[in-house]
Amino acid sequence: MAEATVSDLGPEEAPGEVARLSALLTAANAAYHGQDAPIMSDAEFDRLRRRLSEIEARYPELQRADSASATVGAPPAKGFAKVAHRQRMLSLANAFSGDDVAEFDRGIRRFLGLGPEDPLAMTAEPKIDGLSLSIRYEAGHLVLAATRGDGRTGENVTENVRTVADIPQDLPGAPDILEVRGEIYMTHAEFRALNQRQAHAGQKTFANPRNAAAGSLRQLDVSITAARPLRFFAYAWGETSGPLGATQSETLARFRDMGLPTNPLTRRCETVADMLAHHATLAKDRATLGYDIDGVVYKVDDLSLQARLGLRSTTPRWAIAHKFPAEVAETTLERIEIQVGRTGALSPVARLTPVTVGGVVVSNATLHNADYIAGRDSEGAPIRDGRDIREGDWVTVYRAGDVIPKIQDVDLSRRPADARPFVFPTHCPVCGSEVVRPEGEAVARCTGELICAAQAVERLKHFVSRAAFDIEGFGAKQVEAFHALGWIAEPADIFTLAARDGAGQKTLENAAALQPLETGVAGVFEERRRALAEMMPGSGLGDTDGVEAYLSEIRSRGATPLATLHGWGKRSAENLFAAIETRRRISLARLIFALGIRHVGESSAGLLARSYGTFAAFRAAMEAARAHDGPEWAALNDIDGVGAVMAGAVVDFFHAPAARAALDRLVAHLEIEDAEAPASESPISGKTVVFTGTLETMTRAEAKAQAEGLGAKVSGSVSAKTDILVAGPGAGSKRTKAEELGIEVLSEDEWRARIG
DNA sequence: GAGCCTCGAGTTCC
DNA sequence: CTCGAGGCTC
Repeated sequence: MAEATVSDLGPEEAPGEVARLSALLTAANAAYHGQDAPIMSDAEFDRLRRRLSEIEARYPELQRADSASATVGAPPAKGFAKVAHRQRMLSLANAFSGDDVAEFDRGIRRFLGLGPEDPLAMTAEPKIDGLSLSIRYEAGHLVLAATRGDGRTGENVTENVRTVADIPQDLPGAPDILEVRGEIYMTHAEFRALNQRQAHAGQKTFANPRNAAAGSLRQLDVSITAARPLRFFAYAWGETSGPLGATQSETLARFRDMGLPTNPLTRRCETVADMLAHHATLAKDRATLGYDIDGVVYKVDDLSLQARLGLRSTTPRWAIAHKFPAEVAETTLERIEIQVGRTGALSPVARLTPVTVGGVVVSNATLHNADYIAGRDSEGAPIRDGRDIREGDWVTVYRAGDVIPKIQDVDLSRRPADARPFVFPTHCPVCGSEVVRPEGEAVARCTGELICAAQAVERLKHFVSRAAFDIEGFGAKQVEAFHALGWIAEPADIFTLAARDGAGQKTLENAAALQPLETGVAGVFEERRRALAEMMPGSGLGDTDGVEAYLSEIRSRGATPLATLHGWGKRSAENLFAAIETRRRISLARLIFALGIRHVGESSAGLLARSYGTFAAFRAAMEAARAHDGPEWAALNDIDGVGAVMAGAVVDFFHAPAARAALDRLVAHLEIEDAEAPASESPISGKTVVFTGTLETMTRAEAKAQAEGLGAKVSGSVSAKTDILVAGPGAGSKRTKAEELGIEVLSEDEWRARIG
């Protein structure tokens, strides 16, 4: 971006430039004072600050009381700093029945190549219903504590955690580096006492002990946390500089010796029957434990086996949570509404008469799709014995996994006489386009992807979401409001927001892509109306004219558009623009994910990014590719994990004129980072490896997981792109083909020698 | 072609 | 968290 010298800046450009510089400086300041890496050099920072001062000197009317030229240097006062976890904090897979647990045991044996009679000990411990926490000790001293966050990045709550009596400040005998993981919770007695104190003091009470614990830990005022009765159990670990034992149980014993609280109801089990027996005992004693548990966690005890089993994308293979049956409640289903997602999927949602389920008030529940409402599964087999769901019905509700409300059943004896089967819409309730449901698929979709406001809004929400551009302060509510106001129609508009705001929100180039506020569709735009109502009280909501009138009235008093909104001021507007500014630099993987191509989620986006390396290479290949034909198509399909459906979706995206134009507009604002090459130290990183024949010292799944951990790509078939073929006994045509192509063929022993 | 395993997409409430 | 569908293995 070329910068005009200050003396050349006309009164037209100055406001936009002030906004841009303020945003940059605020962002740099936040990055400097937060945990993030600095985003610009000190010299560049000083240069930009001087430039802002010069413009302000020239156009004094643009100077703001809280101008970044004066205030930067002060630390930002809001929220907790972010902390990247050195090792991801994972969640657990779930089991709901003894059969699921037996299947977990079988799956592990299969992966490890163990027989049904081989010993395989597991630990079984109560699953505490609290919030997970990571505590880092260096040289035996507590140096950092962080919440789980999204598993990759959490919040720095060190000072709060220091006030928790259960958690030692010092761990004598700990290795030099030890990251302890566990659960923060509150006992029933202390929860009740706290709520009484809160009520007496006229403060809000908490719905359940878990919320109380979470709310207490995340207090900006540490003295409040200190006054709250928080407790802790250690049950896992992240980075360590030395081993603490050969097994899970030994490690927990070491924790106990060091002074960390561990749960006394943890047992070592030799068989699945032992595990289920302990589950039954804990289920029976659940009410008398004095704190909430929501199941039992089983872990493979032997740490060397844990290491061999490794991790799936979000859960370890060596652990599972066996949940207790969920609590249910009865209520009436008032209405069935249809939501439209970013891919156009029409999802029915039940609006319920609010009811308490497991300590939380539930008023919505997902109904999945038309078949689910009609009482059939995707194969046409009856669910709920074929009972359908109707508006007006009495239903039992539970929270699947204690989180997502679902309808368990319908009470036909209380069905109103006038209740009629739900009729699934044939046209999109938002844009009126035709709805199609492909043969054999469960989901019905709106076909108006180019005109549907609901799809556009959902795509924008996806774009700013955590795994995509992750723009702080730019969530669903902001997207709803800004889109309804006509400020953003597509991702590129986000990056021109600051300049347009400074210049009075000039019309978008692509304003045709925006639609007026919907007024006639009951419920569908509820969320949007709520977002607007909060930001513009008394604006005569629900119609575009009312919003416009409200804004122009406030603008006439001199505020910039964003700062006119309720709850927004100059400062918060600048913070938002600063957050947007920091995300102009984006990784290729996040960009690909953010595009919202069907079938391309976070994981596949990473795969594509690593395979093509640069945006230019990726785009060129996709534009050159022809469906089911040619070298580019073959290369795309050769990526392990990419099949014809995903490949087709990606190629289609890069051939759709509207998507390409929007992409051009977007990337003009971005600086795209090339994908990192896979771990370069290992001798096989970046190589494409194929396994064939019988593997003798490890299973195929294990070999694949291990090779990928070392940065290799594992493919199923031999091609010119294959680097290494690992051939066990019984290898046939693949070996012949590899030899023809002159590809290196290794025995399993040679392979193990190669990778160390 | 069947049967895993994994991922994507949709959803709730705080 | 769950369900459905895609992709891979056998």
